[in-house]
Amino acid sequence: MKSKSRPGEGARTSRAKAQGPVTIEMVAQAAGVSLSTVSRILNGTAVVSELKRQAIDKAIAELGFVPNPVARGLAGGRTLSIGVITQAIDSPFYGAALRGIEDELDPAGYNSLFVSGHWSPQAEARCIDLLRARRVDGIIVLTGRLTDQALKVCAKSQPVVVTGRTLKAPGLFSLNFDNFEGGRLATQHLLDLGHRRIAFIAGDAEHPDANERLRGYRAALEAAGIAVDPALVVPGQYHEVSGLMAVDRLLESRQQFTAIFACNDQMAVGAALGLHRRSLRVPDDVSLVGFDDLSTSMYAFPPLSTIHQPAYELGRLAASAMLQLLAGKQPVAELPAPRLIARESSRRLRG
Amino acid sequence: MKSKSRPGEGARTSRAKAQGPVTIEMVAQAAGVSLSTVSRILNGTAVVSELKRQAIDKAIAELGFVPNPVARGLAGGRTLSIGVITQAIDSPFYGAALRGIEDELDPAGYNSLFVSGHWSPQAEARCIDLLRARRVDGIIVLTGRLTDQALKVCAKSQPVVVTGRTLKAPGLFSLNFDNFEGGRLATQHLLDLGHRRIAFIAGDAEHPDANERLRGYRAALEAAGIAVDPALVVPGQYHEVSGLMAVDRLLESRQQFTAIFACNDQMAVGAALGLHRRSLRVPDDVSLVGFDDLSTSMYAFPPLSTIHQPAYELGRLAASAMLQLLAGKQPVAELPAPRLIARESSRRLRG
DNA sequence: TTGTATGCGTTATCAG
DNA sequence: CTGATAACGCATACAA
Repeated sequence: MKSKSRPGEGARTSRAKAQGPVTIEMVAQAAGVSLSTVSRILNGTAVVSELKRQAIDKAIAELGFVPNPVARGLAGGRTLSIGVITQAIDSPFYGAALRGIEDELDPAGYNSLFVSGHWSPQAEARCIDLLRARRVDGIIVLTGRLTDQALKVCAKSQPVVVTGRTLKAPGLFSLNFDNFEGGRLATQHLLDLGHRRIAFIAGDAEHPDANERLRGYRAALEAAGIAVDPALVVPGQYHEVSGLMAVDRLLESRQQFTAIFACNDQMAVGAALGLHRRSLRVPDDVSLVGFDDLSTSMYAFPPLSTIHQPAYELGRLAASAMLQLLAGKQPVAELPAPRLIARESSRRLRG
Repeated sequence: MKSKSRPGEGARTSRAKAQGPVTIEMVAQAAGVSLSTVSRILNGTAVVSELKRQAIDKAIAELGFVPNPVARGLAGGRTLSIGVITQAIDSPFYGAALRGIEDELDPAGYNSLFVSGHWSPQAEARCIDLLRARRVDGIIVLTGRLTDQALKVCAKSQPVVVTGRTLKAPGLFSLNFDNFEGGRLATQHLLDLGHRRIAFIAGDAEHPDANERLRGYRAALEAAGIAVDPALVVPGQYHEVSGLMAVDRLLESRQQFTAIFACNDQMAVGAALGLHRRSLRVPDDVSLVGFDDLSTSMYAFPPLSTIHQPAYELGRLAASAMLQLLAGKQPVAELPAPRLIARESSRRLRG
């Protein structure tokens, strides 16, 4: 056996004879102090003499003691775990946010429990119940489908951080992105390029984010003195195929348009394929703008013009806010303003 | 207040007067039986008379009792949670696998604890320690960087399911995908289309999957009587930008080639952009084949020819195997054979 | 079949 | 400052 300790084996030295895990009691015995003294230095609950502290540290190191979070959870009520609700763990957008949450929580000693709501309020309510049963110390809801009311109720039992809406309540912190401004920005970009007939591929009507983006689209058009043509607004469901279908629908209804603003990047990519299928070139025949700036969107063809949304940052900020809440402080955090990323899928209207 | 119970509130009725959570003891008292009898029917540990069972069921429903997993974990040693190690939670490929795991585990009452190894063996070892400290009932490792030896050691403490390698040990089940055959298939496809100068964008040399695919590439070439040209094999790191850089490298070294086989879809997409930047059209000037068949690859431009890898199924199978292991059975499961998905990024060599 | 008693590993509340 | 000791909520060996 090499002298280096093997991975996955913890810090326990080879001469540790313990069968089961090392307990506080064993540490106490080895250090010649009482069990509660060990617990205290572990939690920093009280001051202990330097002498004993060293003896204990030594014993901990030698035995390779590692506290049992389960027992801790039972006795202390804190599990050092945060529940995170998202609609689908494999969402390209929220994936980055989850990574942000993980990166922020890990150094603080917290673990995250990711659960998927599957776009259903019922499933989401189940998730909440599940997380509460697991005694998580807090819950982060990434753009859930739950009502504001339900969230407020939930916040009474444990801290809640929610993204995608603005909401004030005790123990509740919300982190919203200015989707309206983003929608306006995207539309204005196309307007600036000379486009006048701009189609809009919407998101689910139940989705507040999507509606805000639509509102931004309308506002930009109206500010430019252009009437919103309802025939140019087609529904979508935030995934690629719905973008493709939206384009089909647009083309079959024989609408005239020179640009498309898709409510998210996934639909934009689907739309690009749909246009290609109909022999329409992006951006030569139709300009295209998305929303989200997924990490892959710069590799789309053509590289997608879009509104940057800081998914990773969103996760970090949400987690950071949760940590603040847990510490009894009132979080202060704000998402950066929407920013247009002009790439190659949009160009000046020729003529 | 509406009569329907609010989400996130559990089944607890409004007349429950409990402050804190309902305990087994309270249920027992309400049903006029002993605490352990309740525990027994909860776990199906023993047979109980129909009469008491009904009384207990009633009490449970009325009080809205929900077992405390934390206490359960401490007392019984089972936490009903499975640790899942992946390299990055937001990986497009493993995201689907995570969803599969979640879908399979959830109905069985298990939760998953996702942790990221960040492509580092050290970090991965930390993950293992963390999961074991959390007393997970089992660990699923999605193509980890740990040594076989470390995994075997780990399997002594709790069941382990590992993907991306073939390994036999007690309490350990492995689920491998035939990457060699996949690599061979992809290359053969290009060969069949008449290509002779086929470049290969490799994955990390440390990555067994990537090496197998390379081996498949070589085997196909050799079987066709074509010498492998080392200059046509360029390194990559499995993400988009490395695909782009690989193409740059290839072009700058003025190699002649009519097709590229990229070791995964992400690099293929990057390569497509690289080619476009150099005014080379896919597939007219260069055919392109990827590997993985990410859900987005059919929306790439042009839709990507690739080797289908069942990520979601992989997750389900891994989780299912874990459930079997937990039940004391020897899992039997095998991944489907690699399958070529021919789309529009590859075409017959003209001339 | 059912109840009693003990323990799981910690935290927290007491006295000293 | 420190050490007993009682929870924490449940599972389980043991007794009835």
